[in-house]
Amino acid sequence: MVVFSCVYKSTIQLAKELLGCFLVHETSKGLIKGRIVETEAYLRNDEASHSFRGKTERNKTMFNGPGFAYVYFTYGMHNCFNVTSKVGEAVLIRAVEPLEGIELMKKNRKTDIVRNLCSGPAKLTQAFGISLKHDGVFLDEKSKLKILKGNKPKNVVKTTRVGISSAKDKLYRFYEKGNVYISKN
DNA sequence: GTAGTGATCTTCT
DNA sequence: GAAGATCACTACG
Repeated sequence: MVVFSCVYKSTIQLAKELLGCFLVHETSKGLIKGRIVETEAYLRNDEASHSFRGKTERNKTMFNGPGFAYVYFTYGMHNCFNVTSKVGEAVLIRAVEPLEGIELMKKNRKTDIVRNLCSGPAKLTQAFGISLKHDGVFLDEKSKLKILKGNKPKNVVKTTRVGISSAKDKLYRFYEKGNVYISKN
């Protein structure tokens, strides 16, 4: 797994490295591929992180170490996809630019508007067919779900995270400037 | 265009 | 019992 074999010193840095990388899912109905354009870092001593209050049944994958998929269910109807980093830390994938399997994504999302296919954490799990089954999956070359090294975006913007009620001042959200497929501006 | 709210249910307090 | 790393729809301007 190219991304995780390279040295990164922090989860923050991994969040930046993941921008421009490709998210690939080989489903039974075909290949789905997209380019990551928006991420958020969640650290260990981070009030907004699921791992803040320690290991539980739900967040145990966050404690696996680097390179696993941490998928969690929230708001009674949505799944979100993270890539684990150091023990107790992970990067939330918030948005992806659709590249391949767009017809499949449209079907999964029940919309024809390409801009709305993957422009949000719960949207992209729907479009990619990612569910709780994928929680704890290791994202290497052999896996059906994986991340491939991509081209780094030119302009990366750093802002506060979205949808949280604590640690709002932390600048742990990163996205490619000007990209149409991010979740917000 | 923005603002507000209902959906829906697991997880943790 | 309450809140939640969200989304889609409606109302209004």
